[in-house]
Amino acid sequence: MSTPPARDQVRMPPVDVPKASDVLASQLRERILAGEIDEGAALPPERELVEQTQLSRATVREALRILEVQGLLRIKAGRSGGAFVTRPDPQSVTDSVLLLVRGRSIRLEEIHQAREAVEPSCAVLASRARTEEDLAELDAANAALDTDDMDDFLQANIRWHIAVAKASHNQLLYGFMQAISRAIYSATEFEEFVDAEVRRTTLKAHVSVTEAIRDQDPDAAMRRMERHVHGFATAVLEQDPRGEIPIR
Amino acid sequence: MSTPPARDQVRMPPVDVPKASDVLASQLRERILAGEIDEGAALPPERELVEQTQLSRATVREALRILEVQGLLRIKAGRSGGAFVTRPDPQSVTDSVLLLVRGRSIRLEEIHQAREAVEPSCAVLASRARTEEDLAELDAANAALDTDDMDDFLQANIRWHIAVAKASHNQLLYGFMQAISRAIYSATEFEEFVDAEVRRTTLKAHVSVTEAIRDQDPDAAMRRMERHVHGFATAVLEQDPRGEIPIR
DNA sequence: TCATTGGTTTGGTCAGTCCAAATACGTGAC
DNA sequence: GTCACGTATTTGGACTGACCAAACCAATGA
Repeated sequence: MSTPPARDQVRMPPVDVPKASDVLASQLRERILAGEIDEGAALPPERELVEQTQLSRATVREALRILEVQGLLRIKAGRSGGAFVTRPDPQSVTDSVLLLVRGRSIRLEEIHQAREAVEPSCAVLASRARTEEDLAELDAANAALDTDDMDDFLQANIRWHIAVAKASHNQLLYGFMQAISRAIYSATEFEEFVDAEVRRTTLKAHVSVTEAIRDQDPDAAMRRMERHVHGFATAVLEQDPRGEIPIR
Repeated sequence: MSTPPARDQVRMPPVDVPKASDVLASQLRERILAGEIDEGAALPPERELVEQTQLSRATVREALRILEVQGLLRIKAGRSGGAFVTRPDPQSVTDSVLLLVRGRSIRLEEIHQAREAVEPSCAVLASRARTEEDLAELDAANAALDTDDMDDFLQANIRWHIAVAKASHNQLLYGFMQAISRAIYSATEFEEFVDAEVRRTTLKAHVSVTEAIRDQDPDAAMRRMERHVHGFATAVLEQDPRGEIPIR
């Protein structure tokens, strides 16, 4: 009896077989991000991609769908429709943050912490980079704040905060603040503590921060924004001393 | 001749026909986010969903794929495979931020601005909320920082910064900082200015911030982190005075 | 000239079939 | 008994081919 030949001479690392649609999606994604395809340009029709890639239409469609969800494509039906390249915008960041907040039951306190971290810096940057349009939008949001309707008030409130982030001309902070604002909005929607007094205080704070931004005074903008945001957070958390209620 | 009967008595608003896969995806998403389906639980097999929904398998698959991209499902093949519910994690925020950074050619300066806005606050929160494990990870990252290999150094660097964000126990800031760190990493990868001097300075700064976090000294943590981050940003932007180079 | 209408392109959906991965399970050797 | 091995089963992955519906375009006719 001879010993059997060794079977372990050749070792292979575990090979992972990626899904065809993922591969195609990745390739297209890279070409889009590399700027190889202009924004607004159309990809070839599905049936043509099928020919080129030698994949089935279902697979090609899945790949396109992935990129659409990621905000890299906008797909239109009908003649002269197709898959059009779009650059990702801050909205996609907003969406993923909102998913995280809802799915993980993020505590309201965490959202306020994030807001206190980000928003004063937004005010500083805004006071340096704001344009005339930015100021106009800030003023408009403040004007809309003077209302008796609860929901109108909250909408105008969020509008102003997002306008500040936009005026910072920093797209990362813009996307992030948008998400935070919306999350806070959906949490505050049904709080009754937003009475006339709170509204007056809010309007006053907004105006004073807006003025600091207009005067390009970063220090004042930061100080006032810090006070405003911290005050609001404290009020909300006092109202609901647990501060633990998850969003939704 | 009688006038023809009026044809414009009935006006209909433009009706939008949502895609079947989107509808199914939304329904499943709501049920998942509402906590109706436990994390880790499996959805019915595709073929069964086809029966229940009266849709085709392609449509069902597309819906599942959408939710997978959004980080709400993990799909495994094979027997006892299927679509398993997962709660979204900070990684999905990271991904979308990175897409935004790459797709929009965000300027390096913007990323540093965002970092200067967020990271000192992370240090403050970390100094309050840090656990023993957090401290151990911070120390480990600092230990790994003592290397001559450039890439190892940068990896350890990013590891420490992410550890600080994790120690803040704020998932929003954690996801955001992770994205910022990775973006900065991919931008710094090929900079040659990270010489021995820079490494020493970095290690020293990390250690001093770590100590403030260990001592639960929020003021010191913030001050030191501000100095460290601002110093790094200034050094990078001086190295490349334009500060305008987009990532990738 | 201009509203109408039919054709054409393109994505959306469907049905059925087969393939491949991953596990469960039965069977036989020890 | 138990462990290894081969096989059956379940489940997602992929393909084919077909038809539907939206949207535009162009020919047509009043």
